[in-house]
Amino acid sequence: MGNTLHPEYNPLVRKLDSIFPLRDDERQALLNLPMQIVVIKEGQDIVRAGDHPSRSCLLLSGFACVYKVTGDGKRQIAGFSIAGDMPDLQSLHLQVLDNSVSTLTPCRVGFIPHEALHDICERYPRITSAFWRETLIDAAIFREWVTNIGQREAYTRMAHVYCELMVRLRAVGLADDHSCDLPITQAEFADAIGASTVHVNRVLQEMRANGLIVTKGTQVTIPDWETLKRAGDFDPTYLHMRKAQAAA
Amino acid sequence: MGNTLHPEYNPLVRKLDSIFPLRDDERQALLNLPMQIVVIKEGQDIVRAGDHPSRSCLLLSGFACVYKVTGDGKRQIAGFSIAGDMPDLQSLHLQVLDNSVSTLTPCRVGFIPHEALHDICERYPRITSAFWRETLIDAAIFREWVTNIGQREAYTRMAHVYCELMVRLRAVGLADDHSCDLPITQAEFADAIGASTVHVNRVLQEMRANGLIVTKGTQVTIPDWETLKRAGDFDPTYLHMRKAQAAA
DNA sequence: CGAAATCTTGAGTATAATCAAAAACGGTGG
DNA sequence: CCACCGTTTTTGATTATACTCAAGATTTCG
Repeated sequence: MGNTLHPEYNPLVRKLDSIFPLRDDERQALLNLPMQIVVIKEGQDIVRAGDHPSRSCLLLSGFACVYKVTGDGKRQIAGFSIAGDMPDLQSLHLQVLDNSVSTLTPCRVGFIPHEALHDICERYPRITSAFWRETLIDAAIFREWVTNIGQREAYTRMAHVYCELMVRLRAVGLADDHSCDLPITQAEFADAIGASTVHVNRVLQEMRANGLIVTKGTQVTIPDWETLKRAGDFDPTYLHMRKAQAAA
Repeated sequence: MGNTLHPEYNPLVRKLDSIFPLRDDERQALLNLPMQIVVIKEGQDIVRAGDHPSRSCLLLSGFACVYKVTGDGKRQIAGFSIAGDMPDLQSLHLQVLDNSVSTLTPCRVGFIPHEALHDICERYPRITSAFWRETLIDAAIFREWVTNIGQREAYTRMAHVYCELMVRLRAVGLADDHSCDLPITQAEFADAIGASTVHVNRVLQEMRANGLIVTKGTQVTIPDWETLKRAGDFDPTYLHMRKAQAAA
């Protein structure tokens, strides 16, 4: 009903709506936000550390990652972004970007001017809260990643990352209970969990041998969710979803 | 001029004011926020993961840490909190806490009801932005910690943490250019950088031998800031301070 | 089909963990 | 002021997890 202008907002509107239901006028205001839609091919930076953006991006489809590069050129992926995510929403209130965002697959990205975002926030306090909340969940995920990388061994870390991705993909309808398409390379996982590619490869072989995951190309199947959760020391609280979504 | 009610707010007001100058009415509204002040002794939880808080805390003095505990009981410190910080401000929009906050030294803590915070945000949009921004900087720090722990070796990690603490302590007047009081034990540093206590001890000895730091009790002196920065691969951009504060 | 990217394997090495115990420090009470 | 206690720091020896390097196999995609 009225999603005429930007049906593309669906992943975002659906996400915000699932947390606290939007009123019609709020939903409409979101759908009316101006958005420049761009297709970006795999392995390209969407934004770069050091930028002073005047717009934020909404990932409409594809996989992306938030990353930083150290002085000696090593890349740390600090988070994965999926449809409905706004990986650089923080630039709305922080002038300089302290991280880059890059595509892992071809992506459809919508750019929304900060001006329009400030405007909608001013008129709809509940939307301000919803956006703020999104950035707080991002922070909660970073906290969990600090813990994951700092305290768990590689095998557990890897299982944990699989759990997080499964839950988040399910929440936006990109995974069913048991499987999903996960076009992330072992080298990318390595940069995400702070391990070498070789080690990730060996860990994955062990996980397959233990029946935690089954892979066929980029398709991943989880034969037993509870076992994977236990192996990954995974508690979905930090994703701050509604119970129904986070459970499984 | 009117700081009669809660001069205790000074560390917070000063911080917010330093980012974008507050108008008198905004400053006054902040000073009028109701706040219950409590002294908490060392090693106590201020809030605990799983709580559903109805208030947020403002650290008035002392050192605290944000931490999580893994399934097998290991503690990861995800961040240090100093005077002026609100380490659980996220509970304003996230119902369940996904981390705990504990004191590292005796602390003076002010508890501010969420109701009052929502109220001031509703009336002063610029204060909403300022609080939101604070949580965005927290997130930026978590991102940097992910990178620090994931990609740097222990020696560099440790130097990096020293750099961050020095810059932040300087910003609130708790450090001069060269030294500060840093009552954090090696075991706590270990939980922060994801290393063992023994290894932290050896790294610190190496840092002392290399002249990066000089310690006398809890007093830390940095003989050569530029050298420490280089050793810690430290770029203060992620702290999103004004140039003047972040430089040094 | 062929080139490039990704995944896999093996061998040798390094960083850091663990365990255990001793030394130094800091605060307290006599 | 000193003796005592618990905490923190330090040391040594051993072990483990994970890295690096290098090459070969497999998959993907044009």
